[in-house]
Amino acid sequence: MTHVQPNLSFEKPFTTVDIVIFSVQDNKLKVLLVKRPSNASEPYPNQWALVGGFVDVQLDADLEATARRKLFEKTHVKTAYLEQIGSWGNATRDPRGWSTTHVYFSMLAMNHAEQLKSGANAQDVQWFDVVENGVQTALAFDHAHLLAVAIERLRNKVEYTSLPAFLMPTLFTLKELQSTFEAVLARPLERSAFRTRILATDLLEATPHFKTAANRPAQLYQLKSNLQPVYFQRTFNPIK
Amino acid sequence: MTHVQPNLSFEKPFTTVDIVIFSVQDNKLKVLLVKRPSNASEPYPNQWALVGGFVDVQLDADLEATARRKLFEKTHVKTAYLEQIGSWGNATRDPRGWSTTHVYFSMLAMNHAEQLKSGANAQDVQWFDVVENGVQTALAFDHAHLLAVAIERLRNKVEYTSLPAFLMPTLFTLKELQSTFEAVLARPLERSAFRTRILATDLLEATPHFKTAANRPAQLYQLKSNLQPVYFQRTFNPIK
DNA sequence: AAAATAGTGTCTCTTAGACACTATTCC
DNA sequence: GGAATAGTGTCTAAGAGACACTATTTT
Repeated sequence: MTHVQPNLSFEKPFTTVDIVIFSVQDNKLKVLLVKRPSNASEPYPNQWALVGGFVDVQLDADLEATARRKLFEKTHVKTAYLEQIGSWGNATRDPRGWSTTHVYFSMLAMNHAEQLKSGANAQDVQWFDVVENGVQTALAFDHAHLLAVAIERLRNKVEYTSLPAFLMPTLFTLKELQSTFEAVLARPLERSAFRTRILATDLLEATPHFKTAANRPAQLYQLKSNLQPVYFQRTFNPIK
Repeated sequence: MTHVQPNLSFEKPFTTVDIVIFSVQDNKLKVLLVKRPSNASEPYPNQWALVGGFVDVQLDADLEATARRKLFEKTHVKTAYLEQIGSWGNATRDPRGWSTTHVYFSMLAMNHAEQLKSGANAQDVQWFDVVENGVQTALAFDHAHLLAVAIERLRNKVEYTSLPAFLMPTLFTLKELQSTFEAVLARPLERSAFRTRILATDLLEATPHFKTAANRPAQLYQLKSNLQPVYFQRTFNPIK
């Protein structure tokens, strides 16, 4: 199909992508933030912000490509769970003009998150504790709001999916998985019900390995399929 | 805060908004589509498409304003349930260049949907039956895909929310509400369980009116709060 | 043996499904 | 009274919470 180049010379909004990168370390939910450049001609200089940036129509085939590019730039992680949580756009969120952002959230496995700590530009990229619905730092743009929505969405989804499994290292015990769920949800879960629920799904497989400590060793498990969460559905049941 | 106008002269994607407008008529799930202009310099002339268009940075304060503006232009409905389902963007979905769309879905109450039928530009705006995951017509752009996602999201959400209540006229019976749920889900539900579930929530209030027919009259109900769905949550319960 | 945590079993509670039974209207 | 659908009640099944009991390791 060929088309004449149309007269679409009206003003276009800026198009950006932001990624809320979650991880659990020391049983605490964390989010990765970057420091904005100190250049005073940039908005919000030196403030912390979500990982993100402009869509590059030359580089990026689609929005997810922008997200993965930004994710890789800051974390050097190529494959991670990535899910879009929505988009926002208005005239005032960016002082440079009408702008839109397509927001994703990502879950980094602990081992990947650990690597980062000792990585390069460590001052500019940092993990922040999630407290309630945000972090205890002012964020650039409307990022505090975007983060709050991401946290809410994450917690909501963890109620009925196996998402936190993506935060685990390769081998882990059921107790460790439960602790991760609890860190995300910010509330304790009942041990027996948790085990039953998780083991009833096709999510994990037991390995021949055990984690030893000053007590009975715990079975080590690993994820079965790698990047799709399991849904615990308890809704209307289909009629037989 | 003041900023110098930055050097952001790189190419920007087009920014559009599309709305998937649902309704249930004659116990069938319907979606509202519009016919693209016949002007051959426009992409997909004369094809059916979702309601939508470009963000107008002069007119629209935010993306939802664009959505409501487009919704009103085609339906003359000012208030309707409106929810964003995500955004899409890539280099190829629009032949005019890299474009993004922010997709919303909306639910029109039956009485509003009825009005439309006899409205103006009736040839250009039409209700289509939803069959499986789409309509039996080719759609412009990637709209068939967007529609499929919207239908899936709708069905998914109806499993654990009261969304179909927004499709009802002011007064309705429980049987009618159940039929609407069934139309959306495309499967039958059990009568007793449905009644128990709905009445257990704070969604409806009984009115003094009854719907009479050639049998026992049915109580007429109306929605309590107007634009927020009720969630039937059955997940991890909080520990006491 | 004591401490500590892993793992299991059992009872209860809640909610949905199945299905029968009662209620109320029109004809 | 018969037909038809509204509305209720009762039993069962499944899964989660509560919680105790057993199992296996280190010290």
